[in-house]
Amino acid sequence: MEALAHPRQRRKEARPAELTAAALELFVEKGFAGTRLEDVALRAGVSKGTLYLYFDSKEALFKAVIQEGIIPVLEAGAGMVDSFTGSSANLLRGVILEWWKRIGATSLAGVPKLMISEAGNFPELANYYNDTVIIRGRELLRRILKRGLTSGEFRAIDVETGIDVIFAPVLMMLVWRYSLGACGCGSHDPASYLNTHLDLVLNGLARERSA
Amino acid sequence: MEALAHPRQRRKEARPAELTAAALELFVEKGFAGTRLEDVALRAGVSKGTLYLYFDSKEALFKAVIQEGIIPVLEAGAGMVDSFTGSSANLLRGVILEWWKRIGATSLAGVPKLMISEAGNFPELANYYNDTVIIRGRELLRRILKRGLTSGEFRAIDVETGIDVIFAPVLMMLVWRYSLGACGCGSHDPASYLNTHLDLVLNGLARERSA
Amino acid sequence: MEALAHPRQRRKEARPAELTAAALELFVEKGFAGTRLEDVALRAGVSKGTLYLYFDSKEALFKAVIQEGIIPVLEAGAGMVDSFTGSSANLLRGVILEWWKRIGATSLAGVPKLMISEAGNFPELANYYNDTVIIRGRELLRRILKRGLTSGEFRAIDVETGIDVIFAPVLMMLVWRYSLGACGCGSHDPASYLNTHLDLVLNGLARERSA
Amino acid sequence: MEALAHPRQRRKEARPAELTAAALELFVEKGFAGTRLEDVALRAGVSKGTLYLYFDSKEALFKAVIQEGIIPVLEAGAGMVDSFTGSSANLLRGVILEWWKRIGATSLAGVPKLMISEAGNFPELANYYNDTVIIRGRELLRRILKRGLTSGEFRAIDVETGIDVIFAPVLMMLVWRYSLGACGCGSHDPASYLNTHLDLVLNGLARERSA
DNA sequence: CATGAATGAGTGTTCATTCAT
DNA sequence: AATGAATGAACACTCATTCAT
Repeated sequence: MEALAHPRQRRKEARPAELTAAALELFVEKGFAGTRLEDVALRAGVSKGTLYLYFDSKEALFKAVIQEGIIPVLEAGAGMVDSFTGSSANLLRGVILEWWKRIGATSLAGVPKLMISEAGNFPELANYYNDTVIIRGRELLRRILKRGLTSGEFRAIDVETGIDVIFAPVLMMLVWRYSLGACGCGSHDPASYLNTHLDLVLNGLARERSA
Repeated sequence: MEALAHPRQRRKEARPAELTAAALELFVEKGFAGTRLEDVALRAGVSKGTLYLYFDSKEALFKAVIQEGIIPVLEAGAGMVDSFTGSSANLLRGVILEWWKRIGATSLAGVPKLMISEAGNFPELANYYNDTVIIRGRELLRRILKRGLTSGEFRAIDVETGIDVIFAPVLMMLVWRYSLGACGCGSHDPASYLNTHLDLVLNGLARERSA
Repeated sequence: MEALAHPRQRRKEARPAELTAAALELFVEKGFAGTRLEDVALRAGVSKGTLYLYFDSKEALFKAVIQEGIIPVLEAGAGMVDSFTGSSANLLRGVILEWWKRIGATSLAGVPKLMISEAGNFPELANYYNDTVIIRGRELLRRILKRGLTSGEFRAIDVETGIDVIFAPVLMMLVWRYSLGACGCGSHDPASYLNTHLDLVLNGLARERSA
Repeated sequence: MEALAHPRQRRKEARPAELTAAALELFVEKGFAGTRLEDVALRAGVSKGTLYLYFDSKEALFKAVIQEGIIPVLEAGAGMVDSFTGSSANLLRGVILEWWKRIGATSLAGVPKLMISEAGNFPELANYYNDTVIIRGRELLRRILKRGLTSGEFRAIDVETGIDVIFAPVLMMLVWRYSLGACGCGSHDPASYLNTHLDLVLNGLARERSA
């Protein structure tokens, strides 16, 4: 229709996303310094020069990859905590599973491992990521834990360290998938893994033994 | 005595370790491709050429860094499991705290983060690391979990996924320290973090509520 | 009339001249290799592709710039020499001032500096320029000097070197204007400069002291 | 002797000068943008990478070429004016011929043409060149002209424009040699050219007809 | 053993040129 | 005729590796 009438135009709008998608894959796999722009271009089906029509430099491309991978992250989650009426255990379970559906099971899954691997080379970007993603994510979990503590549903634990302890296995699943997990080293079915994690954590948190 | 008698000799024998130590720091910080051998040499206080007296290539240096980082902690752990007579909860706690003392709190702490970041570029080395470290580490935890299950101390959980879920927060603490944690993004005191983790996990595992 | 009736047509015919004018400015300022065709197009208010509708290549554009800059000033000068009836001093003064009016004070002034800067990269074009402009310009001055020598108005000097010595300051004024003069380095008012030059040269040439 | 004992050392000290010499030739011939660093290296008999052991960038090399070409310029001249006891005409002749011997007839001869061609691309360097070379050179000629005016040897002329008018032919000879003169277009024997120039100028300046 | 000057293959980046629209 | 997205050859610059000293 409209789109087919202007394939060149449609292409031009889609290009940046195609390029960052290709770049994300290669950055995750080989690291920033180990990725050749020619390979990024090749994977996106364009020539090396075309990259520079959309990104000023390799570094600009990297930043775009991270920032584009961040925006959708922010939309998820916060609303859920506000409106949830069930138990805090179910809220925690829901938020983690939602995060999995929106991040872990999508093409954005590689972003956290990428940011972790390259933080040392891009400290300002790491700070931006921290401010934009990490602090807000921690705040989400903090509210959930405090909700459960206030209601008496959860045992008394240290909230601040608890936040990171609880999220670590979820994050590690992604990190693993794109590192040793991609090298034939054993990794698990995400559903079972998350199941076990939630089972352990929710039992660990619960004041009363759950069913 | 011997050492003081032949300081030149001692230096010569210590060189490879000084070089891999310098290399480890930089590889962890900047990644393999992002690290310049000149910087490694500089940090070790030798010239660029000297590196090649001890390592055939940058890749050989990387492999040495990883392999040197695989020390026989696992043997110590295995012995502990064999001989331990207390509760499985205390065994798990002991093994994790021991790992922390022998790896997490030493200069070897960067190795797991490095292997995770570079696995994609060194698949054979990743496999070697998997066989030497990961599989054996998992076996250690597997024995502990099965011990607790057999004795009835632990609730029925899926052992295989449980192993990784339980170890993930410990690993993530290291990964974090050398990535975003090094960029001014908030990270925790290891002791408190491990405390919370063990508190949650052991409560999550326990059939009976612990004290 | 014709022009106003077909503005599109007029534009089309004016394009090449607009393009070479823009190109001349940039070539003079940045040199041939240092000039980007995109900037030429931008300055002429067209797109990069449009350049190629009028010129086959960057080199063709350069040649057009030079050739277009070679206007029939020399014919006018030659006619002046043929028909002049006053003193040879006044003829020399008249020819140089005419050259100034027709070249030095117009948009063509950059051409000599450009040809001088790029002769090494375009030897055939330099030869063409030599044949078309330099040799004929020298011939003009040669005739004037010989006229003054024959009539006894000028002292005996070496004609061949005298030609170039006499024209050098005029040429240098242009060269300077488009190089260091454009960088805030001091340069003179052309009229005073030419005045001093003619004063010196004509006094230097004159057998008798002039008034 | 010493030198032959440390050929590597001697080479290292000589390298920068060898490189700037090669670069000067090519910059003069092809311009800054048109010169490939590989060709500079080739002409100096080294590899591309070696250039970067001595100069940070192409631009740094360019600046070194100009600045190295400046230092010897400054040494010449000034002392001569202070101590000269003969006529101002002979002083002017002496200074110009000295300039020729020290610059025009040496490997530095290409520097002025280079600076003229590239001033537009390196405005700060042009300003430095102006401050360091041009202003001081003009001051030299200014003192000579004023000396002749004060003594009554020279006719009244405008000193400021006279300075540049008088030096223009000398400068143009160099410029010409490295542009059209190098393309088979006619150029003159420097000695004859300078002779004619001095003959014309000194006669143009003299109040009394010289012998 | 140790050095660091030298190398050259490799990669990021630019830009003249093409061509589908 | 005019556009500007796309191309790819060319070049500046880096850095692992070598080797004469």
